[in-house]
Amino acid sequence: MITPSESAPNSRRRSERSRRATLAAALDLCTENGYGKVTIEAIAGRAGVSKKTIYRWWPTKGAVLLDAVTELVVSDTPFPDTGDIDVDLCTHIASLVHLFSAPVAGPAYTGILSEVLHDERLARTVNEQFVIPRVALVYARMRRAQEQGQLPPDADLPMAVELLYGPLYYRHALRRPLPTEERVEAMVAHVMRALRAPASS
Amino acid sequence: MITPSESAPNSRRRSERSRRATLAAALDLCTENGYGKVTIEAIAGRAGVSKKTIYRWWPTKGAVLLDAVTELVVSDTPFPDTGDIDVDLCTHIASLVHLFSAPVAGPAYTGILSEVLHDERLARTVNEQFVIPRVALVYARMRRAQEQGQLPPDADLPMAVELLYGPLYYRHALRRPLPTEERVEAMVAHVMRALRAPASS
Amino acid sequence: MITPSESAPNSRRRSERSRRATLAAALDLCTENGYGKVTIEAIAGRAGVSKKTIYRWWPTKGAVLLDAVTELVVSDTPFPDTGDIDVDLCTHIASLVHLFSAPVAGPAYTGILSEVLHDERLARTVNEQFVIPRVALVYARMRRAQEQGQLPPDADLPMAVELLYGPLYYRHALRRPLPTEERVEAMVAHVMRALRAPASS
Amino acid sequence: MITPSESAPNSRRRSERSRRATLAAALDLCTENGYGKVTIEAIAGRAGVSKKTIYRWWPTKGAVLLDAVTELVVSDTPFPDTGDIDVDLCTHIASLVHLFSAPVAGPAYTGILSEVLHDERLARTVNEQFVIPRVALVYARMRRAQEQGQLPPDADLPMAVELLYGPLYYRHALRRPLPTEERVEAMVAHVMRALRAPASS
DNA sequence: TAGTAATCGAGACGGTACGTCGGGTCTTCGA
DNA sequence: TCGAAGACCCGACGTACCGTCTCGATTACTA
Repeated sequence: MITPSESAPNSRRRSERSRRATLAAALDLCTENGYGKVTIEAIAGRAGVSKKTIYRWWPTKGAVLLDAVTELVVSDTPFPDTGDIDVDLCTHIASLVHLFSAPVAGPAYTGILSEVLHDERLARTVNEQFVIPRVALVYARMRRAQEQGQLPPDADLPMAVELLYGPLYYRHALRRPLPTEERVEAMVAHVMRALRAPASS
Repeated sequence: MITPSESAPNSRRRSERSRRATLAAALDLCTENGYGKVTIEAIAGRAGVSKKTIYRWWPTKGAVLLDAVTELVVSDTPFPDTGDIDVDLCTHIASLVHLFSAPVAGPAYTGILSEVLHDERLARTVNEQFVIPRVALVYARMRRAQEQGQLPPDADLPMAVELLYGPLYYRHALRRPLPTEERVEAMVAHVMRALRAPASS
Repeated sequence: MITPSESAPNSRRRSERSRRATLAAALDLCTENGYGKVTIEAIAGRAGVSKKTIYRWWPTKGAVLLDAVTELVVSDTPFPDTGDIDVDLCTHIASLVHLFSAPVAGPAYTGILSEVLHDERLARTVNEQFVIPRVALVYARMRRAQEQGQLPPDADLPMAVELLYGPLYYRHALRRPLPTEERVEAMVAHVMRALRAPASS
Repeated sequence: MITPSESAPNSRRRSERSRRATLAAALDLCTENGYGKVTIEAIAGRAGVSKKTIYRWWPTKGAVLLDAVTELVVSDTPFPDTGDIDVDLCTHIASLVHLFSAPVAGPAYTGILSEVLHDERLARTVNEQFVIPRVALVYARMRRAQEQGQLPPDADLPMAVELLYGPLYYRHALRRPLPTEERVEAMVAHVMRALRAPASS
């Protein structure tokens, strides 16, 4: 979780009601009017919460939205294990596509990613809170596949992960249409093929 | 080029001096204080140019910076053709890494990408002016390699391009360290291996 | 007039419309809801003027109200000269009583005086812009009376002025009922008697 | 004493420690940083006392300060009786000058007077607790002088009091330098001269 | 070679949101 | 069970930029 830099407020006294209202308001505003209209002021107004309270618990509106999205998506991607690594990776990647294009989480995450580019702290939090856990699941699944002989023991797993996630962020960053399900399948197939192919030259 | 929406002031009366000063100021500000401190007001002040003048010729600070970056990077990536497609792709990708990490163009492009996420128009321009031309070069080079038999005739070239560009944008978007030269080579090798491997299942 | 401390804005470009609207709004608010509800924010809202514009031309709300009051009272106290100094002084003092108890200028001036107690700058301005000119008129009138033999040539005029103004500010400061017309006459008579009496012991 | 409006917590269980700490903190803050920095929050922080506790016993920071000042000045002006009314009045007025210019009580009383202008209740308390008692002493002393034939039997004593106190509040209200000892003497002499002079016209 | 019409600098303007501060109320927790 | 600690809602603060809008004062094309 993100906490502001100043002397920590006592979080046991935190009002759960305010917290929920804030996150909900942020998400609502983002969905209705787009990330640009998400404003600490607007969130406060909508949530019936004071600005001070928001600033007490989050450093930026990006952080608020990140928490909101996290809450939203929390454990909604239990990594599957059907026994077929290719299928499972497809499922996982598709869930990321889904995140980007979801009507409520999508715009929010897009806004967060925009802010990440000039907010070091938020970047760190996004990674720790969001990306790394997901990636860890992928690794775990891949390693299991390796043990079962579905992947060669010397396969460059980190490389695979980057090649799988990369195109999604690439398309998203440049506002290109996200890959369809078929395209995702092809991508995964492509990457896995390389993983399994013998190193050539 | 980006032009504002209002009735075009389109004229040759434009002051070249103002144009240059504006672009330079924008770039300087971005380099010195980061994209966050790039502001129409600040640009105007630094450039000794009226805000109105800026708004007359650009719709957004993102547009200003994009022009500045374009001017900076113009034709600095003549796509090489050494005869070895793998080597050439490495060179090309490395040049993109270089762009991201260049002390002046890097922060500027980062800022632009941040704005692209909530500025449809800017997104279009970035693609048309920046990305598509580069990608076109890659395609052209790849097709030539195909003709020369370095790549199988049924290779999925668009897939390859995305797999090559993707990880860079992925890392950049999440503020992770950009790949080293060796890593780039490995990436290219990986992607090409898949391209050349026979479709399995 | 009061001007803010920062680099002076070009006052030739000042919008007369904004100036008038601001002063009127300030006065209105003060009359309607009392000085406590006079707020830069409220003034701006009521006047249809941006806060920045107010801050550009005045340093505090006290300064705004002072200008408003000044404008209101400007030359509304042309010092009379009936030939009888006692009568003229009564008239003048009565006009000050009137100022304090006027429905619109009264609350405003009260608020200003409250702020004067912790705002050195405003204090200076109030004196220069308001008090000193009035006092100067009294002096001038008294000196004329002196020349005409209505007052002894060695009369302590500054003393007289303080004794005349003093009780008004005393009563006002402590929220006591302001002197009636008769009381003012008695006061003036009292002070003048001393002025004319031969120094005793 | 001032008590808050809500249902009196009236109890002997009041913590004397908190009371003293609050008053001391208020006075200290006022002395060190001026009345403007005296804040319930600041007092609470400095005194190690809860805001709630302050609100329980005082309605306003002005009330706190008034109590503090009262405690400070309590019976520090035992009205003298040297037998010479002029001298005694000088001494008394001088003590008021002293109050205004005292390093700790001065700023505090100034702050209180500032608040009196928009706080009816505080005004009443200041008068009852502070001004009226002092004025009563002056009256008493003057009446004694009258009986002893030092003042004419028909002298307008209330007038005299106002003329004596007035200039001090006048100067204080407008932030002008307070009268020196000599000036005070002259003032008293002036007022007494009128008191003793036969009514003229 | 003057007019004349646009751009230019400067910066004031109405706005919106910022992040902070203090007011006064209410809750929690430790002694 | 009281009071310190302090979280809460609220509203105002003074600042920063936004994008629009006059202003003269240069330009640089037209007539």
